[in-house]
This record gives sequence, structure tokens and C-alpha cells, in this order.
Amino acid sequence: MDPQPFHDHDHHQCSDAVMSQAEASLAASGARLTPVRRRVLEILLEAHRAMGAYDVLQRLAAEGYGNQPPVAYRALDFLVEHGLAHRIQRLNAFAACMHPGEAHAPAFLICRVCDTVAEAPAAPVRAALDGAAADLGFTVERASIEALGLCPACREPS
Amino acid sequence: MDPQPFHDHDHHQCSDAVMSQAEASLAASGARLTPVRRRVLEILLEAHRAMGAYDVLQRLAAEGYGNQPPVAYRALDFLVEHGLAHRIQRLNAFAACMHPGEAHAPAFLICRVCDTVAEAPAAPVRAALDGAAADLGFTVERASIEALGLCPACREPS
DNA sequence: CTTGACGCGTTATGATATTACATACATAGA
DNA sequence: TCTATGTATGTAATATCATAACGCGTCAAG
Repeated sequence: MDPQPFHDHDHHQCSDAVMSQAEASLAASGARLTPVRRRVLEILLEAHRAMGAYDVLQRLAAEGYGNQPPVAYRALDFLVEHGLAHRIQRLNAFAACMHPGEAHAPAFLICRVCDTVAEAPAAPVRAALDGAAADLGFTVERASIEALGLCPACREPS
Repeated sequence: MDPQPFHDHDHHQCSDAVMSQAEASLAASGARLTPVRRRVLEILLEAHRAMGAYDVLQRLAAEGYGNQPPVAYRALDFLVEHGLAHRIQRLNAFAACMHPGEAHAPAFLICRVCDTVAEAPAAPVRAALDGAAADLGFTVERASIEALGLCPACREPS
């Protein structure tokens, strides 16, 4: 079963699973998961949320790491480059990838009430986009697909 | 024929058409196209590009309008609210809407070489996205769909 | 002719992100 | 082991993007 933010799940297990996948994925590519990078990923994994770079930085600083923006941005950029995190343009923020290692071009579903961010399988969306672009002669290389709305939990009056 | 950035077109006519549509659209809603707002729209229309708020501001300032950020942001926000311009999240920038008045939820195609921004019809894309979201119980309210890639002109070695 | 809504101008500040350079650390080769 | 090399981290300074808060001018309704 996939990590799935919108429903009850054992979050500890969910995070651990992602961390393991992340480690495996990195080992395969020869990149190093240094303490700062690992810690940043853990911080992102604490919630199914997007966090701003400065929020992450504050956490790092409190734990004795550097307290200047590049410390956070470098780790975040590393995670994004290696597919362990995503940048959410709409929020100027970052979220842990819930499916590291798998090739995927996700769409992000952002709940405007609880700020939860989920990844939806976007292959069909991407196909539609590629088609629309092709009609205009445009070749899509990278796409950001981000939706703002209501997650199941916030939709129903609990 | 639609305004279509990626192909040769009479740009003067293209801009004029959009301005007329914009005026009509605003008149219908009772909102006012003041000099600053009009000028900002004209500036955005000069190129099929996204411009940063500060770029617009510089232009305004050079023409004797205010030279502080809120002057630009207010006009830009107004245009966006009234469907005359779009914010391109990926670029932290704004582009004139090429189909004002028409209800549309566009996808943006951004050429990474010439920076041209075009709007593609996104109804099928949006449908696919709604579907993927619905599978997770998520209700999409607003979506940003932005693609980075190569426009037809930049794709072919001229 | 007042009043109230709106648009514009300005100051100040906040939030996000990068450049540039210095220091430390790991590791492979001599 | 020693040292050279690349990579990671730390820090200062600055660039870029965005908003809050306030005051003034204009214009139309009452």
C-alpha cells in the first residue's frame, strides 16, 4: 500500500518506508545522504506538508546546524535533484517525495484548509498536457501541475 | 483566428484585439480600467512573455507613474482578478491573458529558450486532473498547470 | 457641499532566494 | 601515511519578490 496522506495511516511506518526507499535510491546513484540532508528529509517527512526553506532552516539552526539560508536551500535542492523532495511552486515551499525511486511526474493536491500536500498519479494528466502542447507545436520537457482544493477530511464536516 | 504567440502574427492587431476584449469584459463587470491598469496591460501585451512585477514597475516609473512596488502589484492583481492577466507561478511573473472574457482554465507553455508564454486549452488536462484527484477523494478548486519546454520556433534550428 | 468608496503614492518591512568566498571533511592516489 | 582533489558545510552580504499601513486626491451619490 502506498503512502497516502489523506487517510489514516501509521505515519511512523510511512516515514520509515520513505526514508528507506530514499537511502536505497541514493545508494544506487552514488550520492551521499549527509547528516544535514538526512535531517532535512526527516523534517519534511514529519508532516505531509510543504515547508518553506526558512522553516526548515529554523529547525536546522535549533539543532546546531548552520543558520544561513544556503544551508537549507542546498539540502533542499539536493533532495529535489535526486527526486526525494518536490518544490511546490504555488507555495514557495518543499515537500518530501512519497515515492522516491519510482519515476513519476506527479501532480500535487494541496488542501487549502489543512495544507496537506499529496501526490497524485499524473500520467494521464501529463498525457493530456503533452497532447495540448503538441497541437501548438510545443514540446513539454517539465511540467508543474498543482491543484488547490479540499482534501477528503476537510471536505466532510467531521 | 486566435491570438497565437508561437506563429507569425500581426502583433499590433493581436494586442488591439485583446485590449478591446478586455475593455468589453471590464465594462460588463463595472470595473474601471484606469490609466495605470491600462498601461500595465499594454506593457504585458507588448511581448508574449511573462514580466516580473519589478520590470513592470520600472516601465511605469519611467513614464511618470509611482515607482513603489505596490503600484505595480495592485494593477497586476487587479488584472489577474478580472481575468485579464495570469500569474505564472514558475516564473514569479505575470502575462497578459490572450482570451479575456472567455471562461478558461489555461495551461501555460513556457519556452525555455525565448521565454515566450502561450496559453493552451486545458479542458482535457483539467478533466484528467479532476479525475486523478477524485480517485483520492480530493476536490480541485483551482489548478496551475505550467509546462516548460521548447516552442516550435526554438525547436527547429532556424 | 459633504461624505464615502476607491485608486494612487509613499514608507517601511517582510519573505524568499542567490552569490561569493572561506573552511572542513572524505577519500583516492602517491 | 601524506597530500591532493572534489565535495559538503558555514557565513556574510545582497538580490529578488511581495505586502502592510497610512495619507491624499478624485469623483459620484446623497
